[in-house]
Amino acid sequence: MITVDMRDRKPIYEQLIDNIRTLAVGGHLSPDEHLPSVRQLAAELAINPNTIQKAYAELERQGVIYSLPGRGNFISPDIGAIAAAERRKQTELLRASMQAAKNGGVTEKDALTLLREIYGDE
Amino acid sequence: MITVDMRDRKPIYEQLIDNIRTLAVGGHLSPDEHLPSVRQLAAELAINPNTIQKAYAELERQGVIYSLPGRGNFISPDIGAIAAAERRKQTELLRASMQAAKNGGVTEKDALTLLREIYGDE
DNA sequence: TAACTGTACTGTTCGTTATAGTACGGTTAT
DNA sequence: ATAACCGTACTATAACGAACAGTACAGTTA
Repeated sequence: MITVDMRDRKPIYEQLIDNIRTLAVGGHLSPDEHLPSVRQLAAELAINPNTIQKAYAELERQGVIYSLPGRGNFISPDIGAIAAAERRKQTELLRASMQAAKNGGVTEKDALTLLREIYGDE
Repeated sequence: MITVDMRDRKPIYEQLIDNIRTLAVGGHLSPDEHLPSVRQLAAELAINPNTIQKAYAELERQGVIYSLPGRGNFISPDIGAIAAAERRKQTELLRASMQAAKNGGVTEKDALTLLREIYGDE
């Protein structure tokens, strides 16, 4: 489900970009799946159509979706490359976060415990 | 050294807050150490004194520094509690980052490798 | 043809950040 | 005491990005 949080400091259009890309990479949105129209999604989320348009345009630039004028916006058929890019991006963010945590006094042991907690220990 | 990156999306006063708190918690600034005056630091970094003042005010609110009107701003003598708070904060940020990484397709194995890389394997 | 769709504009509002300038009282060394 | 610092508190303004409002036009489809 596509959602936005008005209280979040992150701009709405960026939330939409990350949200949809995460859904696409996670398989919750299938290749060639028809996304809500600009006006429909704007109505559902009670935000301006221009904001949706801005997010869709950036997602197309990133190759996550493609648009057929007059028809709509669709999830890109080749999710593989997108998933790889997402993985690289998240890896770099994680690296930065780990470095900050280390500088902030978080021990390797605690970080390891956290990692096990997130990934489960089955 | 206190620095500022004008190209960063993060506001200058927030950079200063994080920067100084990191230096304090990391022991690079000693308890009761005299910080640069508002006007002096503003001149050094070529930014407005009001921006420094805003950062100092927030740091005092957080208990990282204390101010003596007419004398200056000083690092708080009890860094212990501040370090603990910093550790908690960084732990939560790391947790969120790990969760995002997992959702983004980063494997536990890769995350573990990254962790070892950051903390060193001696 | 009517009702959708994406797209492209212009213009406006709003909040945050940062700046500029001024002012006042406390501290310190000369 | 007086000058030169210091923190602090204002007001006003400029700049920027985000979001909104409104309009318009061309492609698609039932």
